[in-house]
Amino acid sequence: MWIGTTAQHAIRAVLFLAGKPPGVPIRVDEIATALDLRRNYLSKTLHRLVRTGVLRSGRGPRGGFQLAIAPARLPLGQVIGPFQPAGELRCLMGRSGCGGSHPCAAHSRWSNVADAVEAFFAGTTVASLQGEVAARPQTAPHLDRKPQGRRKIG
Amino acid sequence: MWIGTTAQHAIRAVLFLAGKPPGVPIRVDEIATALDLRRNYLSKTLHRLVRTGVLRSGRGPRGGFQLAIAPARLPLGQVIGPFQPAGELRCLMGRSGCGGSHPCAAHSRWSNVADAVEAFFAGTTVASLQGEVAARPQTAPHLDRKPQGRRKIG
DNA sequence: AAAGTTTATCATATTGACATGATAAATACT
DNA sequence: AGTATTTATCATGTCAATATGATAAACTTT
Repeated sequence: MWIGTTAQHAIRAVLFLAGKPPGVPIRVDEIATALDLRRNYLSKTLHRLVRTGVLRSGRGPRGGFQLAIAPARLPLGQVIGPFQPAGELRCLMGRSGCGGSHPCAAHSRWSNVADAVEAFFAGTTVASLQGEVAARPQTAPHLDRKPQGRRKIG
Repeated sequence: MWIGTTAQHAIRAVLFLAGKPPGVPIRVDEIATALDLRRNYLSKTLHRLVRTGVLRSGRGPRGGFQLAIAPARLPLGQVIGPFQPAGELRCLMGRSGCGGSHPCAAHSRWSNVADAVEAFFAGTTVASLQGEVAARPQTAPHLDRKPQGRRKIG
């Protein structure tokens, strides 16, 4: 998978929070229900975003989660950062010393792809995705999950 | 990780085999030694490539592995195909119905990246990578693995 | 046919991502 | 202070990828 499911949860939750008025904490129960995720696991995921400064949280009544960074200044890379495994992107073969004077066989070709990926995560802000959703007509949510033609790479 | 370690082994082994004269079976011991991998696990990996028609194998003395497809006609996607997990590339959020009339918020932007990735694996042949290696001066192999600056996405 | 070599497969172990449910800690309201 | 509410954390479980070592099966040579 290109990003882990936990990172996907993080993006979806942040997008959900970005759609709420700022300054109002949202409880994890509301987010979990809206995204169809389990409360405790999502709580753990969101807490990791708190630790990296993407979200703020509070306990008790009036508690909940909210964005700590303005959507326009929050790239997706910063959201998924804490959920990226140790694996590398820059070398297709996983050679840590790849590049510079010791490139692997695929280095120059793969670099273009790696650049595109990094540019996407660095340049795509939460705000820009909000724009995407708003620009589209609303569709029936129950149609979104029907299984159909899946594609693999290759 | 962008491709699994087993898929990386597969690419490296195929590249190694492509560097050998055609028609001569190479024993898994030789490949495992050259790539610094364990014999049994590599054997299992290579056997999966046999089942998908990328390699041919034979047992006993005179046995071993060899390419079943000419390097120029063998894209990397075909090599890593059997090792790709069920995860999807086309939707960043993992929404199976994403696309067409029901795009997710990131769909149009992520599609460009996904296209670049698919084009890479479909268009990069084993032969084209052989050219890459040959075009570079040989370097001391023991320098290739020294750990240094790792980059994550984001 | 017997011996030796090499791949194929079986049984099992390890690891990390993913996940659940119970409990603890903190906060707000009365 | 006490209680209800909500996040934080702990203990634990599941699963797939990764991996190891032993054994079986197939092939060549003698």
